[in-house]
Amino acid sequence: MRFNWVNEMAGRRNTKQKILDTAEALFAESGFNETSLREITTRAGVNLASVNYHYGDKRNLVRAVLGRYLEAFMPALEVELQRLLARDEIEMRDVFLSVKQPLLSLNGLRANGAAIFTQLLGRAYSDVQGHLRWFIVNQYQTVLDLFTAAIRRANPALDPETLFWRLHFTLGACVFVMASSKALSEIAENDYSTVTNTEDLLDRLVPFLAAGVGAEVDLELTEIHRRLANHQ
Amino acid sequence: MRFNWVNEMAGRRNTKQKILDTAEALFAESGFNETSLREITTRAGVNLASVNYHYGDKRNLVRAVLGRYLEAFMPALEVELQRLLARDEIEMRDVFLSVKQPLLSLNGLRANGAAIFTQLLGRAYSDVQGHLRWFIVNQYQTVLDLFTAAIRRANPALDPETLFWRLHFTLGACVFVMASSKALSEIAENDYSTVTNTEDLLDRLVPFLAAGVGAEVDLELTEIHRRLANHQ
DNA sequence: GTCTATATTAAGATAGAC
DNA sequence: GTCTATCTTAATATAGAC
Repeated sequence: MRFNWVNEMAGRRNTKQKILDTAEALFAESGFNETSLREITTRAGVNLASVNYHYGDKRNLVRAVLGRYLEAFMPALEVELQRLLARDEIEMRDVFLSVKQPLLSLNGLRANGAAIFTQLLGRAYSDVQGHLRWFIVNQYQTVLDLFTAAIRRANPALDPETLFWRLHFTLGACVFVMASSKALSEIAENDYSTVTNTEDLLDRLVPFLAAGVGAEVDLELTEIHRRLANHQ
Repeated sequence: MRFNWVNEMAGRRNTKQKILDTAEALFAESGFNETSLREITTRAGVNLASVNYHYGDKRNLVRAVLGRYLEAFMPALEVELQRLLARDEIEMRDVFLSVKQPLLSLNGLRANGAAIFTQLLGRAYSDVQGHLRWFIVNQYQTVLDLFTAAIRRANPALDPETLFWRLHFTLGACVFVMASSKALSEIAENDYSTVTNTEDLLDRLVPFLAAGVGAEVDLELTEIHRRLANHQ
């Protein structure tokens, strides 16, 4: 008699699920490399060997954790961007506000989901093994293209190279601040007596990023250096 | 007969120096935790045990590597900031330009020094052990205070809390982009056929950060949330 | 699918001869 | 100060009984 499907249908978390949920929390807390399979399995209350049984190896587990978030985030972002691009005029601020809602919706998926996802994203980008970054860019190229299209509509004066760099500045600011959000929120709470949740943080980020990405391109300095370099 | 001082005077790198230089390069390449003492000693051509002999333990070695950069960077930054603060009017852009030169000067200290230092700084901030962050803030509080003073002179409308967050956005953008500068520069070179060195990168960062930090404070959104939260 | 037990590898650190 | 040799710990991963 097979009862396995009953367990899955009834939502009772099986071993595979427990591993995924626990790994996600621990990865977000300490990073991929700093989290051992032992910690994961201990906290999940499952056997050490089950990770390898269900996911093959650790790298595969990491992909599974990140993938679950991307599947929720990217389609939601795509909807927002399509709606935005249907407009006649696009303000830079609205482009970043389009990211805010899909990101916040991850908090519905799981407690603290937005922060966890961003931290995973940051680690994916900067971690030793570059395979995660490749995985994301290739899987969601179309959504990323929509995003840059919206930015360029908001500020057509941006040349592609400037845009390239500014979007990476943006990514850096987001990743860093979300990764440190817990520690930073505590400091802010001590010093300014104001509670800062994810939404407050994003509302602070939006004007900063919109101003930064939308800033007039200053060719004074860079052009001078470039010409000097070309004459060498 | 003592010849040790001859070695040191003549600039012949002794074991302790070799370890420091090699560790610095490897830390920047792969991070603190990802770099083993075995890698360091092998590449430096010294014995494994010598790390513990000269530096006690690994954590101490990390501090020594970062400390050498801070000693060069912080006083230079202080000079620039003092000069800036002597002016009547301060533009936001000039505050960030004040950081540019001290940072670039690290390239004179060692090839690629600016990028290495920033990467170390980023890792110091986000690494598991929070001891490095504490070390920096306490040791160089005065310089950091000068920096925030300059920012506030450039935009007196900034409330302390907004400034706090925006400076962390700034730090995130810098750290991330410098840490990924090698990979990103290669992509940019492929796609836009332009070489990007450290100075170009900083010249691109300055307008972005100046606009972001200097942006008008938007209390619309945050205030609404705050009030809602307070009424709960 | 899950368990115990173990193989394998690699890390940081130290003892003690030279 | 430097070396060899070794200790201790902890990681990923697998074999094989149940």
